[in-house]
Amino acid sequence: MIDEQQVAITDSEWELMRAVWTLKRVSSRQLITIMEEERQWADSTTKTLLRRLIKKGAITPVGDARPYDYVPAVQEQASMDAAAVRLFDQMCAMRAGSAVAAVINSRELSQADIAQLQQILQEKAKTAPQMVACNCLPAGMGENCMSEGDDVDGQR
Amino acid sequence: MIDEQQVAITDSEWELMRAVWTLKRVSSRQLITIMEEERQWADSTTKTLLRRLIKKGAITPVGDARPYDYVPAVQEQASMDAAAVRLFDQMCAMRAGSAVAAVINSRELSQADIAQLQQILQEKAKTAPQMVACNCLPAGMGENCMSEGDDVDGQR
DNA sequence: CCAATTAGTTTACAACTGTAAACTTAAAAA
DNA sequence: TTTTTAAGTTTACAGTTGTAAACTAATTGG
Repeated sequence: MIDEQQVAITDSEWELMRAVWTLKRVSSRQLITIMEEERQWADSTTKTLLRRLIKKGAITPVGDARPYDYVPAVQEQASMDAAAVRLFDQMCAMRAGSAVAAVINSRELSQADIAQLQQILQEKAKTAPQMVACNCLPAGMGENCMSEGDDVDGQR
Repeated sequence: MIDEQQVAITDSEWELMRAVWTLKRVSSRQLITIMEEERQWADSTTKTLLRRLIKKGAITPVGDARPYDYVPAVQEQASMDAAAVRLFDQMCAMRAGSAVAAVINSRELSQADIAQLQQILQEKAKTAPQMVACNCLPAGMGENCMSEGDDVDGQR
């Protein structure tokens, strides 16, 4: 199913999801153990989060007998991509490039990742504009968030 | 001041911030007008968000007479970078590369942005590992979220 | 100087989040 | 088959977020 994109996953839910994605099929017991060891969550906490994720359709219980197992109902990569794109969508378009740079700098990437990114960039360069317009204000109020000094107020 | 990084800005606050960052110094009146036109917010809504942002130190009121003006107390680029890095920090390290690719693909980047990214990647390639380890489970429970099929459960 | 008008401050309130206890089955052990 | 234990379901509860009304204190227009 591809209805996933809209499932909003919160910070703590994200933690649980990662375990489910990684194990592909887990019992609540395993999840409780993992989250206890990893975040010191009380078992009830894991149970609650598991329940919420099931309700919002991010996890599906499988099996017919009592100790059910749980499997992800949304893909990890797709969820990550959506979350990342969404974040960038709410920030100034003009500064996205630098933000991406910050992310890359903060992270370890494999040779393959780098190659893929270089590939994409090279392709993108062919049609890239000289400059990306700032989209921080409603049309008409044409201002640009990068004009001049990035001042940060008084106390300096 | 550089204590900024930790100021957590919520989704709607982000909208207001963008206007403040762009205008550099605004009156509440201008903000109210902008947010009304851009998000159909009631004036009280803008007032509340402005107040909350002041309280959490993201905006500073300036002036001594009554109609104060407001200026950002944290830098836009730094805030964006922090938000983006934070998001990636909570997702699987092994899949960050693809997520970055998704962001790049979803976005318009300027020639300069692309050049900068290529520069960074080239540098990073020199010491990049063959593979980035999955960090989704607590140490010891060594599993890797990318082993085999990215199945998405039943209903297909 | 008094009345309108604004700008700024409090209060409101439901939904969502993080965190967890309590309760109710169903399964396993005795 | 009775008791224990583990799995699943409800309820709880404070703090945050989105949204906004109400109230108070300055400003400004007469």
